[in-house]
Amino acid sequence: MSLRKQKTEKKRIEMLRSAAKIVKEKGYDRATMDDIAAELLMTKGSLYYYFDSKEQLVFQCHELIFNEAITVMEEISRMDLPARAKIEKAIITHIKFLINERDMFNMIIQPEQLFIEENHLRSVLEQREKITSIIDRIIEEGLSKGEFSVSDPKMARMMILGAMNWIQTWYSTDGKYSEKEIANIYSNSLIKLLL
Amino acid sequence: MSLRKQKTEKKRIEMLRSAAKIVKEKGYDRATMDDIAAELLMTKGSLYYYFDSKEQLVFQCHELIFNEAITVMEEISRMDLPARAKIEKAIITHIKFLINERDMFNMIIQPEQLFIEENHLRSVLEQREKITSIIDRIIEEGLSKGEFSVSDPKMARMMILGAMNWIQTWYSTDGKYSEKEIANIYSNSLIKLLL
Amino acid sequence: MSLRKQKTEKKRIEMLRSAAKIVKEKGYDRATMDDIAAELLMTKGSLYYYFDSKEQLVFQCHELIFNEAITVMEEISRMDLPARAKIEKAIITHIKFLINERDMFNMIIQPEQLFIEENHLRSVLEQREKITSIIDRIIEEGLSKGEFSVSDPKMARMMILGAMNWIQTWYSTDGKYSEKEIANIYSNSLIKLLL
Amino acid sequence: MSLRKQKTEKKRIEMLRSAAKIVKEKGYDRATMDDIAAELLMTKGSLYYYFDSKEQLVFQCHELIFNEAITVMEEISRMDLPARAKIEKAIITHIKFLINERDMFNMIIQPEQLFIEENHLRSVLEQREKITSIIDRIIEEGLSKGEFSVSDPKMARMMILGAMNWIQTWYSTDGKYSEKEIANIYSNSLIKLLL
DNA sequence: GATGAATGAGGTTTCATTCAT
DNA sequence: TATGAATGAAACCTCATTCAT
Repeated sequence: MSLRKQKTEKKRIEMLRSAAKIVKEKGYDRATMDDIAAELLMTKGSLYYYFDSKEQLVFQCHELIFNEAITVMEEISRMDLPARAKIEKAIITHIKFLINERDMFNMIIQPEQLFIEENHLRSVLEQREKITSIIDRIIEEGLSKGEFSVSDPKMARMMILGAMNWIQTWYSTDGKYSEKEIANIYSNSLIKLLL
Repeated sequence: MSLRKQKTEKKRIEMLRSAAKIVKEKGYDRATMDDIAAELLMTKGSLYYYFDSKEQLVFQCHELIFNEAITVMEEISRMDLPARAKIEKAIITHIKFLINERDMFNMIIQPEQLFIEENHLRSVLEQREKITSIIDRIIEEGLSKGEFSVSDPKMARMMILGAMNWIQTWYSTDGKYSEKEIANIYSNSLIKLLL
Repeated sequence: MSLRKQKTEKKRIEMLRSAAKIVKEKGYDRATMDDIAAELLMTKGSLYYYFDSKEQLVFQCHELIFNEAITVMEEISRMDLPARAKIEKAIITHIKFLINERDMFNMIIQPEQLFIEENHLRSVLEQREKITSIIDRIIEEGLSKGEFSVSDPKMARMMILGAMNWIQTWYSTDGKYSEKEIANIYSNSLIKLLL
Repeated sequence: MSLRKQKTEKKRIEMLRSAAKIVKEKGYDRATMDDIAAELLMTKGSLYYYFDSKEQLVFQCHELIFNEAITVMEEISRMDLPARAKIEKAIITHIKFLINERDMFNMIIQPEQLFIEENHLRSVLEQREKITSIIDRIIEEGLSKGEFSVSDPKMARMMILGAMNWIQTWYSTDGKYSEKEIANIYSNSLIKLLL
């Protein structure tokens, strides 16, 4: 990639981060393009030089962070480890993402409400499905190896994901626990839902 | 209450339910007063005879359903039962509300984003805090009676609430499990987080 | 039709006339909804209470005036008269419309450029085709009766329509000739293209 | 002219042609500088190296083609021929221009709407007036020589010009008649308006 | 009680134009 | 010469809210 393009790409990502921050704070509909541009010390018009629409901007936010999360999750699922170790790693990783990238993660809880363009919605749902299926695979693995014992694996997965994703709604940097502590507490506890 | 007033109150609640349905479907900002009025076979103007503003309308939705939920939760917490039985009852009750009143429950995940009028926001946060504290009290009870064993009770409560509230994002009436089955599976599983 | 509806309809037509006037003056793209609203001593918002979009507003202008023109033309074509008398009447009528309703007539010379919604474009083209085919029918009639003698009837029709429609580009109320005089001169002259 | 200047001039004309094409297709307001640049495989910024503004670009389009048309028309009017032969030549020439340069010709039917800069508008109107007056002169010539007989020469000229200019609205390269055939049919027919 | 009509503030988007490189 | 980037003015459109009837 040329230097010019690298610089542009870096800028694009910077813009996505700012957008995610504002959208996280105000919600998609209340975050105006002016707000996002102001955060970037830019004008609205410039934003549109990089992104075709507000929806597309937010879509790219989602894509950016989920692609990374999916990559890490897939690596974990391919490791040569017991299922219990894998699921613990997965939980810790997911929570780390959730917290460190909480602006982007949180942005879109109900994508059906947000994305009007069909491609966007489909892509977002696919990315979410990928994360889900990686967790499912690890659980299945644990079951077949006799490490886990759970009557309804999908439901267990739902509980685990739900418990984790809820962190978004209460986490704050000045809370009692660090990100690492939360991750540990959650992985130690949630594993019980599989045993 | 006079007959007249009862009738008016019934109508008010009917309006709140319709509003909640639309807001659930489209999200607060995308649901227009026209949409809500159309669902009620009314005109926008008439809505304003009953409610001062859109925010107030949604606020009353929230109040209606949470007041009911809080009442039931308080009854449970006052029952003469082991803590384990109480927490199971609480989980089952919460999930029932969550599912049966999912339009209203779901509406407001991030109240800070939604309510501009201070009274509204404070009241909503108080109602949520009430539910939270009832759960906390039951857990404390179980700990002091030696029924539960958990190193961080607040975190356990967070996981339980998170797992439950996440149900909103995937539940559908034509899914595999009935509301009652989900409630049972969840209460049977989530109790493990306290033992 | 109820009194209320009649009043509304009258208002709608008044709005269409004002819109046509502004669009005639400035052209579709340069005429803003603000301009049109100002002409009506209204606000932009009110315009949108009556019309869904600028395109739809202009479309309805076109429809209104062409429907009337088509009706009159059809009446003429059904009269029991020699073809020559019919075509003269048609020319005079067309020119009267052209001049009296010149705002609306003129508005849209290239509908393909203007109408994005398919329905609109189709409908507009159909209306234009109707006028065209009425003229064609009268010419065919004159040919079969031996009144006219022309080697290429379609081309003759094109010339006649073109000569007439061009009036829009130069007519002004304070010109040398009245509308009636122009109509007479044109009908007397253009008939030569068919003899 | 130096070789360098010739090359530059050739490029300028090429750019004008591309601009005219796009403006013909989309209309002045809908044709963006980006569209025109894309047609030229350039960027918007580069266009501004050659032209000060969009209006100026389009103005130069108009000037280019009309200057040529006027030159030819003047040559015809100076020929030593009967008026009838002259007017036929003029009609054929005008139609040829109209069709071959239809992108440019068509661009501006209502120059008052388009040109804001006074110089531009004046110049355009002058050019049009030149064409008009050449036609008028030929008609006067025919009248004084007794070749033509027409009660209102200006009106006849309007009809002839209108009939011709209307060709723009329906001509297409895959139509029934070639450019030459159309020119002949029109000149044969329209002459009747002067006899 | 109910409603049709009106409004104005504010949002997204477009685009001619400018300019540093 | 050429261009990527930036800008700001202005356009279309939405919608909560108000109000006379």
